[in-house]
Amino acid sequence: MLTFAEENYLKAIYHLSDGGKKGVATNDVSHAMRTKPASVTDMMQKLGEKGVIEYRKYYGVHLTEDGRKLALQTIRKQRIWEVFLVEKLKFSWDEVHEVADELEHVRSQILVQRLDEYLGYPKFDPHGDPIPDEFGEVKSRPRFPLSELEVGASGQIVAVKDSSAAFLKYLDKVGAYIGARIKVLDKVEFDGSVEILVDGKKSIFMSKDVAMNILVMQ
Amino acid sequence: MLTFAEENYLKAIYHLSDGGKKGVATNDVSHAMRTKPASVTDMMQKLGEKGVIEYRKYYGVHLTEDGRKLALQTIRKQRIWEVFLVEKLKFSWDEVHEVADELEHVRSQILVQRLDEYLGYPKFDPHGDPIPDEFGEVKSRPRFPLSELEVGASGQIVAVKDSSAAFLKYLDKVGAYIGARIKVLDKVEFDGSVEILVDGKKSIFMSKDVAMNILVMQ
DNA sequence: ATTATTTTTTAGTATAGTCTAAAATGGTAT
DNA sequence: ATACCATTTTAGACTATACTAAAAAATAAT
Ligand SMILES: [Mn+2]
Ligand SMILES: [Mn+2]
Ligand SMILES: [Mn+2]
Ligand SMILES: [Mn+2]
Repeated sequence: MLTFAEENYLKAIYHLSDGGKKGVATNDVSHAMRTKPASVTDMMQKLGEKGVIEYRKYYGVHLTEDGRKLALQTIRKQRIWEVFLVEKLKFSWDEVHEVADELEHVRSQILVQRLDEYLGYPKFDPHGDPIPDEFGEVKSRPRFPLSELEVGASGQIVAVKDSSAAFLKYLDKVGAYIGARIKVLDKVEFDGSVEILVDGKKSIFMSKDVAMNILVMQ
Repeated sequence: MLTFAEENYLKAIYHLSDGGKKGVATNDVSHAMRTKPASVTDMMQKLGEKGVIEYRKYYGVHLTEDGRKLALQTIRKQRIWEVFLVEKLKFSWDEVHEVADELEHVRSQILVQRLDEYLGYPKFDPHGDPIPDEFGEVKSRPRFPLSELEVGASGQIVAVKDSSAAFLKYLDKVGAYIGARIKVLDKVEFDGSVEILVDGKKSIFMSKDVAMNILVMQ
């Protein structure tokens, strides 16, 4: 059984390791968790003991298969709660993070099952991220940053990479949303900024920084 | 800001003090919280420092007005979550306690507000207990144990005093439920057991122990 | 190849919550 | 009035999590 803190660390490691593939540095976990590196080292050693990560002194950590599954179970809960908050309680997609970050730790299998059922077994959360199944499997659809689309190319917004309130509020303001059909009208070579057409009617201009954080599929 | 543990203690003290009226003994809190008396004393001192209870060494504790309100805020959240679990997620009334006991600690005013709205501002939880308003006010309807009804008297089941799974499952089995109209058909002087008629059709026989834990109004 | 810098780990401290064992207190019974 | 007993509190220890400051290791710069 993992504690709240352990679950949070595991989630952070999962995200930083790109789904368990890459190794993760102490400093990066420290940054993500907003704790000091010394605290991270402590926790890494404990998680190592528990067998959910492989910890090699001075060389960062890797998730074990067990660790990956546990991380995904928490992520599953987080995303299901996010769907609930947006679909049922009318939260906006920029308000759900904090709350879901607490709700995800509520321990009850039956609760997640019933909630999932109640929501109609959603496949994606409000930010377009896939909801893992109860066995820790994620089937992610191919997606890439909008910044990589060529001029003239079309696609559909399927997710956001950054889900900070600031970024999401900006997207709301300019009218970009998950599911929108888009086409790249122009691209400035100098700074990578782009102009896109949304749903065949509205044209939006955005910096490369923004375009990199919008994920599309074709 | 209170911790999870502090909220749980405060709730226990509230219940044991009959809504803040009576003083509460260390041993009773210890029993209710399933912690040792020494741990309770520690916590009482801390809660005393924080001004939510009045702690007099060796003489038990009283809730302050602040403490009472804080306890009621947690109780409000617990009961709203219980309604959600039963009404929306099809939990049975004997399954909600554990889960609501965790959910009640999620910190977000907006969450409780929206949930309350989503549920249509319920006034009572699945066990018939009143849901305090956001300012810590409870308006409880007059109610008393079924065991006190005279033979021939009628009433309506409005709440249960014991909400353990064992007791609630038993009530399900015999067909007693919140809202049922009842009439006392017979009462055995010797042991206080009673026979009641439910909704004018089904007759149930129950021990005094059971009858004392069913609350009715007339 | 040394030296300097960055990253990571260790050592020691703090708070929250719990425990056991022992001491203190208040109330009860003689 | 004193002795006894149940209750409560203190003292000391433990786990979890975080911190600061200092040491150690890895990496980068000369
Ligand atoms: Mn979290
Ligand atoms: Mn999300
Ligand atoms: Mn609780
Ligand atoms: Mn209840």
